[in-house]
Amino acid sequence: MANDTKERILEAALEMFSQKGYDGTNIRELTASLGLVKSSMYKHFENKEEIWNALLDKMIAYYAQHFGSRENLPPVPETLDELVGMTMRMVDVTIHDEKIVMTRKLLTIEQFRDERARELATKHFLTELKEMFTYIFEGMMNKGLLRQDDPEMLAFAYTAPISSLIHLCDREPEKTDDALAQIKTFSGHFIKTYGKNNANRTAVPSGNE
Amino acid sequence: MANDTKERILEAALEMFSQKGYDGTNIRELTASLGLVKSSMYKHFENKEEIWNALLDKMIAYYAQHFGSRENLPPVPETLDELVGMTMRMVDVTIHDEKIVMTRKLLTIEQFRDERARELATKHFLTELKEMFTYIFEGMMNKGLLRQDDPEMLAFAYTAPISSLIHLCDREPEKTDDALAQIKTFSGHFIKTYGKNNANRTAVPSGNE
DNA sequence: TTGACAAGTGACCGCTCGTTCGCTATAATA
DNA sequence: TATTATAGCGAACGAGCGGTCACTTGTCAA
Repeated sequence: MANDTKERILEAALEMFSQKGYDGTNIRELTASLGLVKSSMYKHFENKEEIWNALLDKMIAYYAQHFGSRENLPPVPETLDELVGMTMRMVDVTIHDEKIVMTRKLLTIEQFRDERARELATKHFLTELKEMFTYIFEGMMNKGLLRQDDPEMLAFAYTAPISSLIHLCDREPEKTDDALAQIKTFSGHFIKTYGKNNANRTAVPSGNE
Repeated sequence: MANDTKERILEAALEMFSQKGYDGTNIRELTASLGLVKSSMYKHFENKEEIWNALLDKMIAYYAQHFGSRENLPPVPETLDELVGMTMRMVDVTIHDEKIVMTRKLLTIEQFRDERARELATKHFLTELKEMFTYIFEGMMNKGLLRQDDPEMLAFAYTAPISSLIHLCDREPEKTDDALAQIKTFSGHFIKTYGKNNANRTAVPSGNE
């Protein structure tokens, strides 16, 4: 009950900031969406900017927890088709989880105004996915699923187009279905280009390593 | 002399809007950067929003002129290395032309607030480059430079990673050199993957079609 | 029961915003 | 030369902003 309101203010701030931007958001409207009056906000935050900073702190902590350690990396796919499936599942989450969507929008529109937002934007939009798939592709090459190549280059070539379609979904949600189909097609094209065993992808059912 | 000031206001608006956003920009500061006082602005525009609309009109007209017709498409490269060279030249312009950079930033930060900005953003960040390279790759396949494949898929796979690095340069200009090197490496990797005549790329000096 | 504290309220403050308006200087037009 | 339109100026306006403060209410410990 104590810092529950504080948390709700942060949630409302994420929503409004991601839609109207920091400058376009006013505190009266923000607190009104929680059934409060603007002066109540100052019981929980010193001022508007402190909301912004707390929001960024939370985002940084969240991503340190989810992407910081190598422990919670996804399992390396056993087949090429499994790579497509895993990709689609990850994209589905990232597109439909509202908080993740709002975070992405927020970083997009505030990246030129705030330095920490800028850093986070690069991590999100570029580095993290790439590093993750660098690890995955390394594993898949060791398993003989992908042809030998620079795994980081492949990860970049794989994740950047997918990222661009995720951004498209943020911008024009009505194109989400189309974008998802494109991602699937692209992923399929990717494994046709870089995968081994093109002839019988779902073959070699079990047994050996 | 008459509408010269009007034009200068639009230039200053592009600069300030792209840095601070529409809401973060105030007219006093904008006009002061031109040595004017804020009330003078109203001799040229009805209000702040009309500046924004005029700016978007200009951008739409510019892109209709530069990308609308098929006439001013670049020539299809004659060799694979030429593709890399052409790419680097295009990227160089798009990264160092300040007006283009500011336009991209503006569309990035205002895409969720204004519908026309949203449409333009998709055109810029996704559609236009892809269509251009679809045409180029079609031509290169016909010339036997690229292996037969879906040219649109290849164009997407080629331009999306490059776009993502262009966005990186907008966000963190100090990484420009690094990004340019990455683009060159990526482009080289691309022609190694999809190009024919891998053994002697610069060979077949002349003569045949 | 009392005291202390946290949380919410509403009135208010100063400031900045976008915008208006009457004025002046300039330069082209008649 | 007289007239008129243009462009810039500076003072002023109302509205809305972020922020402050004295006050009330509810909760819980002493």
